[in-house]
Parts: sequence; C-alpha cells; structure tokens
Amino acid sequence: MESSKAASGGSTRREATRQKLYEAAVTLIAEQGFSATTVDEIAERAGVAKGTVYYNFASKSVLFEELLRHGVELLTASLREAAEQTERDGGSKVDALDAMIRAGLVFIDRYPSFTQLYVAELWRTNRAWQSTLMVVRQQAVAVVEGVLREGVKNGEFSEEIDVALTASALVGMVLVAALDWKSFQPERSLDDVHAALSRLLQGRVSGRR
Amino acid sequence: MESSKAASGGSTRREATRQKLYEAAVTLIAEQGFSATTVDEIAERAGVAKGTVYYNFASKSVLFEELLRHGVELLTASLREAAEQTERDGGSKVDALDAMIRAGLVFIDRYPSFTQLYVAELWRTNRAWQSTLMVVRQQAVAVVEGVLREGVKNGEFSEEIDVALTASALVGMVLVAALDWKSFQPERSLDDVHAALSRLLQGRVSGRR
DNA sequence: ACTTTTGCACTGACCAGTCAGTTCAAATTG
DNA sequence: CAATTTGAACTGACTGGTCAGTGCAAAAGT
Repeated sequence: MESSKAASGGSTRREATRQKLYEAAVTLIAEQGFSATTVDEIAERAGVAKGTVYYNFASKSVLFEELLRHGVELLTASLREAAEQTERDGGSKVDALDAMIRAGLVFIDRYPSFTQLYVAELWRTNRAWQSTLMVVRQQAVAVVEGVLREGVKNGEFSEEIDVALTASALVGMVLVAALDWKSFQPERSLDDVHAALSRLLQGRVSGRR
Repeated sequence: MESSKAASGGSTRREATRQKLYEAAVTLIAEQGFSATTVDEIAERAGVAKGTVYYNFASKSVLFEELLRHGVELLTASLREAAEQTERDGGSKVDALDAMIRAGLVFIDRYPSFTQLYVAELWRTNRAWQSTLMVVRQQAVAVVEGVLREGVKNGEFSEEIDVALTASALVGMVLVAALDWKSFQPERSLDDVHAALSRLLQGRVSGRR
C-alpha cells in the first residue's frame, strides 16, 4: 500500500513532527547543552511521545546532527544570496561583505537559539557530529572567503590580507556582536547594529568624523 | 593557570591538587562539555581519587564555577596590563587596542581549552553558574570598552561609534579568529595571526597596498 | 456502497546502564 | 599529630533506547 505522496518527499505528517522536534530541540539544547537535554524533554516540548522521536530519528545524536546541517544550510544559502544580489546590483566587494553582514544579522535575529548552539559546538573535538560540523562550517565560511578572494583579484582589497583568517575574524565579529545584542540589548534595532558593524568593517572607527 | 606559590589562604599542597583538578577539568569539559564529563574522568585525568575531588570542592558545579572565575580573572588582568603598558609607553588608543588583541591571542594560545569552554557557555541561559559568568564577562569586556571610551574622549575615535557593540565585535573578531587558528592552522605563528588582525583593526583591508 | 486489510505514524511503560554524590576506615604527608 | 588523600563500596535518581501495541486513513476486495 503506497502512501499518498503529498508534495515532494516524505509524508506531510512526518515532516511536520520532524519540524516540531527540531524547534523543541533547538531551544532546549541552546539553553542547556546537548548532554544536559533529555530526549524526554524534547518530546514533551514538541508535544509528542518519546517513541516518536526514535521513530523519526535513529538516535539523539542523529537528531542533533540533522538539525545542525539543516540550520547551517539555511545560513549558507542566505549568505550566498546576499552576495549574489550585490553582484547583480553592480555593488563593490565591500558592499557584498556588508550585505553578508546584514544577512548574518537577519539570520541570527531569526534563529538566535540555533546560532548559540552552533557556536557552543563549533570548536569541540571528539564528538560524534564533529565531521558533519566541519563540512557545513566550511561551506558557510567559503562564501565569505570567496568574496574576499575576488576582492583581492580585482584590486579592491590588499593582496596582503590573509583570506582565511580575515574571513574568520569577520564571522566572529558578526557572531559575537549579534549574540551580545540578542542577549543584552534585545531592544535595539537590526539597522542600528548593522550600522555599527558597517562602520567597523570600513575602518571608519579611527579618525574624527 | 600557573601555580602561585602559597598565596593567601590555602596550604600549598591543597592548592596543588586543586590546580591539577582545574587542568584536568578544563580539557575534558572543553572537549565534551560539562554534562558529558564525569567526575570520575576528571579525577582519573588529574591522577587523584574521586574522594579528593569532593574534599576540595563542594560539587562538580562548584569546581566548574571556580575554574571559570579563575580563568577569566587571568584574562582580564592580562588585558588590563596590556592597556596600561601601552599607556606608560605613550602609545595611542589604537596601539592599546592592538596590544590587547595581542594579549588576547597570547592568552588563547596558552589556554585554548579554557577559551573554548568559555565561549561554549557564555550565551547559555538557565544554568547554575550563569550569574558568575555574567560578572566575569563584564569585567573583561569593560577593559576594552574603557579604552574605546577614552579614545572617543580624546578624539582618536569617532564619537559615533557604539562602544558596547564595537567592544563585542572586537572581542568576537579575536576570539573566533584565534579559535580557528588553533583548530585549523595551529602551525601558524602568533605574530602572523596578530598581523592579520591588526590590519583589519586599522582598516587596512580596503584600498590597495 | 460497505467491509476488510494494510502499513505508516505514533504511543508510553519498561529496562539496563550510568552518574553525582556519600561514606568512611585506612594510608600518607608535611 | 593534624591535615589531606585514598579507594572502594553504595545509593538513588535519572536517561537513552526498546518494543509490543494502538489508531487511523487510504487501498483493496466484494
């Protein structure tokens, strides 16, 4: 008896519970960490029985791993889109970086828990999902590195910049500033935060205005 | 966290085992997280009996909390020292920031595990040691903010910069760049990394040469 | 139309194992 | 000798994962 394939892929029902589980897991793990979060808690928050978790995911780790992949792919797509949009508009590479900073802020604004959880896991070693994490991380950072490299090629950036390290630093700048924003000054507007980071990016910090 | 002779308070012997426990706990928790690390593991890695852990610390959380406080105080002292040293040498505020970046790198170079663990916990909520963490975080960030504020006052920095946000962004820049350095390019020299970050700080990214 | 079958999605009680924390007599150390 | 450490046994709460069984909507059979 074939199931009625509603839309592409799995059944709608299953996909819906998966989504609920993702959402429940994300907030709990962001708050407490992976090990401190129990499967019972996730199930309860998702409004689902524990067995359902194991019906949908092979294990707690697998649930987490797919959550991670899912989230970072969303971010990567968003960054790439921002860069390409700037390209189409004939903007400079600095404009592209600026657009990506904004895209990053928008993402973190929308998924603060995911971001927090991602940061908490990123540099850990000896964990089951470490390799998965490395792959998706590289995808995201590569977008930034790509723009930097093109900027060097067309002479907009100095040839002496260290592409990998500069990309890391830029990501860190946005990441930490945004997390602090969400944690300690959540009332501020995204534009406000973006403006401050833009200024930093363009070296308009030193020098009297 | 170097041992400091018989400082005020405890006997040298006790302090030594405490130190061993800190070091064991730091690496284990950095790798696996707090909840995934067992007290038995910590004791074993420290080459000490489990009973000793509880003779020296009231609980696993307390051990962790004191570890956290201890580490951040070390960092704060180091940052403050860098800023004051620049002051004495008659350097500018940018020089002070640069010196603090270096101090940060030196710290992370020496205690990568601690840094990692700190980042993993910093934005978590609902944890026992959250308040402790907030206090020490503020101490460290305040040093950076102080330099920025003085720079604004003496006209070296634009009055339009957002001190708190810029401080966060700078911290993030160093933090993420350094963690990536240690994780993915550990063979690079500190000077090398410092040079790249200095360039970014001084806006020497855009513009040729 | 109407019954029966099929199998997907979900349930929740249960189990075997793990871990923080306790206890304490004996050993070690300075 | 007093402070500190040892080491092993023990407890009791908690956790990841399992599994026999339920509900139900669509397909098949009549």
